[in-house]
Amino acid sequence: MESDRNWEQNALISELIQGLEVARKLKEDLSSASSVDARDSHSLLQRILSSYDKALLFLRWNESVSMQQPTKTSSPQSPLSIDKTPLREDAEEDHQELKHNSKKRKMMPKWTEHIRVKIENGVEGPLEDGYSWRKYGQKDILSAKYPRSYYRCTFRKTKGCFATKQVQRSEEDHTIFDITYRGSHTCKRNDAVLPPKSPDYTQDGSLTVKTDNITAPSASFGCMAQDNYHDLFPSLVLENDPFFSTLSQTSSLSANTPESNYFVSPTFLEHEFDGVCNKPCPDSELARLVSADTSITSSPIFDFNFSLDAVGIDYPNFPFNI
DNA sequence: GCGATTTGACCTGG
DNA sequence: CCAGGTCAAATCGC
Repeated sequence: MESDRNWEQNALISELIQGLEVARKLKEDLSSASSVDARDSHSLLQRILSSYDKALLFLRWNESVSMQQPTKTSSPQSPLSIDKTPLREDAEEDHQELKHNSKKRKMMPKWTEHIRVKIENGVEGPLEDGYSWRKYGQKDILSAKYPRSYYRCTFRKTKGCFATKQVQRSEEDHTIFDITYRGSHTCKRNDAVLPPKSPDYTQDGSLTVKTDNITAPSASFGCMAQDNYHDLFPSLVLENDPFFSTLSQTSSLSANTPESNYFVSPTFLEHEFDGVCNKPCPDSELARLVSADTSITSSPIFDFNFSLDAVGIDYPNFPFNI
């Protein structure tokens, strides 16, 4: 489907843009006379690598999918497409689809986030990322102390959104959750509830980003509200980005699962926001590492010995034809 | 009544 | 055969 390709391309582009933005920020930091915090630089580098990792994931995913498709004469069903067949056949098709699911699953872009939540009032905050997830399973994992929970997008059926995630509490530090995302959202995040505060919202509900030396909306795309984002890049959507989605976290989880009954503390939100928005991340006890899963692609090592100025990419005008 | 969660059963890949 | 992933009936909560 065309929209699938658009989505994949948009996701890819947004990751590349984010990487570029963060690289620029890093460059500014490095060239500024003020002392450069090594941790800041490290976190920026981490994010750059993460963005490019994810971009590569999307590219390789597209590659493998497109290599599979030409054999069929009838238009092949995209894993992201919405099934519009009548109910009875629905079940039939679902069953058929099930048989292919495992292979599709393998090809789905997949990345893992390690999220540390803060303990506050004896309650820990979690895992809301702005999307609406529905838990469909929980499993004790042999080598793991804590069970793994399986979530899929609430709009799987209504909007054909096949995003899923797995949530597992870290053994070493129970305040850390490993979240593995699979696939990405084809639904709109408008469906989710935006947090009331932090970061700043303007009256029309758009997001204002304050950074030290970059003014919105040219700050990292990870920080941009969807509205602003669309103003600049009407064709781009950042729905798939867990970084971005963190900004629109709702404040509670609903289930009785071991990792639920938690809430996002304001502190957590702020720190998360700082981390995303190129602000110097305070010596937070809150850290997030995002890494592309190496089961699909090996993590590339980039040589940053190039000048961004030399590259001279003006991204709004950058020819994004891939 | 409806949607979400729980949980045992089932399926699949290694 | 086993572990991980998913399904789906039962249950819960609003």
